[in-house]
Amino acid sequence: MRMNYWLFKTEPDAFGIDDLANMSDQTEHWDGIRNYQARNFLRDDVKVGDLVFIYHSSCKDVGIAGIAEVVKEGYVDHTQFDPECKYHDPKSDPQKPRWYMVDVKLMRKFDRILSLKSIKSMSEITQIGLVKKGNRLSIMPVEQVEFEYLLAQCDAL
DNA sequence: GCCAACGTTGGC
DNA sequence: GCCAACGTTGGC
Repeated sequence: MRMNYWLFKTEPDAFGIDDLANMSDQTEHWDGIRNYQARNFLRDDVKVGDLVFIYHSSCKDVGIAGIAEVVKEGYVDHTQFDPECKYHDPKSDPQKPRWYMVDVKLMRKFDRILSLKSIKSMSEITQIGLVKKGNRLSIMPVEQVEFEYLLAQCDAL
């Protein structure tokens, strides 16, 4: 069986790689994903052992901040049923939950952010959603060759 | 804060 | 099922 590679976006002002580092066992559930395409990935395709780039968006230092490993796959995101939560979804039926999440564990925080600008400048990187028009998906697959190439660039920082 | 590019909603 | 209006994302 072949593992898969992903990129998860997060806004560091809300929850960034340092917050993940400060969690017990450096593990946290990746909740609050409210987009169907991203949900489908989380529910069906993100598997234990997959590797994930943690990407910081909507902030001063936009780019890839580190790597996490999936330690629990596809289960119901409980925040959708919590009326107090900003991720509450009153239209989601508890008998047939709409939203899913996974658990990730931090593996590495890079010394520096691999910036979106530099990623866009790499001629080797053409497939990842980050470099494509739109680029709004918060959970996106990364091809193995591009994951490994980007990782090598992070190591070189 | 601006605004382009999306995704979602809802009337028909 | 179409599509206009609306809401959100995210880089800058």
